[in-house]
Amino acid sequence: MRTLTRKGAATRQRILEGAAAHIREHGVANMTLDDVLARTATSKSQLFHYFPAGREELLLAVARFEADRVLEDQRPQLGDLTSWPAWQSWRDKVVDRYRRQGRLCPLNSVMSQLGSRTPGAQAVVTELMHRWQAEIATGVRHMQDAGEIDPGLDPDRAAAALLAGIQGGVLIQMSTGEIDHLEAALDMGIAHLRASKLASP
Amino acid sequence: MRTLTRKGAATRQRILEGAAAHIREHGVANMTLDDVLARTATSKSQLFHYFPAGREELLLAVARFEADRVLEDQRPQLGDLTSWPAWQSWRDKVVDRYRRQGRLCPLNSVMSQLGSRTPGAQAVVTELMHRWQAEIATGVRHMQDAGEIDPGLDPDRAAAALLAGIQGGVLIQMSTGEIDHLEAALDMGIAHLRASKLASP
DNA sequence: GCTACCATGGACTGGCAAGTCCAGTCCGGA
DNA sequence: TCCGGACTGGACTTGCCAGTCCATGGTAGC
Repeated sequence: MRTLTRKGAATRQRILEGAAAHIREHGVANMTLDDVLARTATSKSQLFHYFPAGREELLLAVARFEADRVLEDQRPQLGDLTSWPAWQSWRDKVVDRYRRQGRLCPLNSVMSQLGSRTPGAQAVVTELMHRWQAEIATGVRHMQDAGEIDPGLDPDRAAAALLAGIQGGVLIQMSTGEIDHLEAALDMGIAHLRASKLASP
Repeated sequence: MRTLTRKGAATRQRILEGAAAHIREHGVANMTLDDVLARTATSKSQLFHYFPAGREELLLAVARFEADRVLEDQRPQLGDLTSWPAWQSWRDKVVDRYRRQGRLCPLNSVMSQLGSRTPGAQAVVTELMHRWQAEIATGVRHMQDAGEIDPGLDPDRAAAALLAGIQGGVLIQMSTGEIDHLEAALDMGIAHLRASKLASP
């Protein structure tokens, strides 16, 4: 796969997106390679041509693909947490994204299938979490500079807590179908940041 | 399976715990029925005798088993959130439990394997979440009665947020190995409850 | 101690799905 | 135009693993 013609790259992409779509609809456990082939009008030799290590490599590629989407879907709000209304609008976007996504989280399901034996899969998620947390922390620092958040607060730790709340809220939504926890976690996290200013000066 | 002799019940239990242990060590995807049989010194006919619907029924039983453990492992602290030191001690117990458990969460992996197509599996998790949240909410109410938390705060919503933080913290620990997020989420949640009193009276 | 039913061992089957192979086609550069 | 390598189709192999079956051994109640 050293050189890819345009046509080859397109085929590879079609397989990748087909697999991602199938997983989003049916979950990873219900995905066979043949499903992907049927959906993308490709053949087994093509799949193994572009993903020589087979299923596992394909799944890893899907994980990367979905991980990228996660942050992209929060743009531009995530990169612009510079006022309380901006935070609120980001909060709404996150809730909306996951409400829409429904009960199947491709990333989570791919992860639990690849499991901990695949170092690559862990790296993908770890990097996603770090990037996400870093962006939130940047937002916290902005607000500290603007005097809207207690400067004594550790931005990374606050971002970590907020991120955990989001992840948990999404996870609970996935298993129970209720979105309340995600909303509560975000609201409480943001409220805590806002309240910190009142308590400190 | 209407009547079970003592011996039969013991065998059933051995199979159940063996499966749970194997899943905790290797994950659900790497569990075959034969693995369980080998580990528990039983035979296939026994497994299907006690779990007629086979793998799926066994997995569901494991899910129930693990769901019960989750709350039991937090006793007695979870049922006694009546002072700030008690909250702290509960917080420590939760962190410790998941630090010990390491990177494989049996419940999460069983869930993502059974997926959303099994209503039973969802019911197990949903009930666990509700019970967990209810116990935290009871703790919040205690503290409100004691005048330690703003009475205007909605206990259920606060509990939901805290629970989301825990779930997310655990999830992140599972994928990245870092326990910081869980700690940060718990600490922030509790700090928020404590701070509410100062802001209100 | 007899009898009905529970408990057990382990061989067997059937199907599914990952991965292999080879024959053939298309494309791009010289 | 021609050649090498990328691309494609699909049949085939292989191994695994859930689930079935039946014969036999144990046990509890009468």
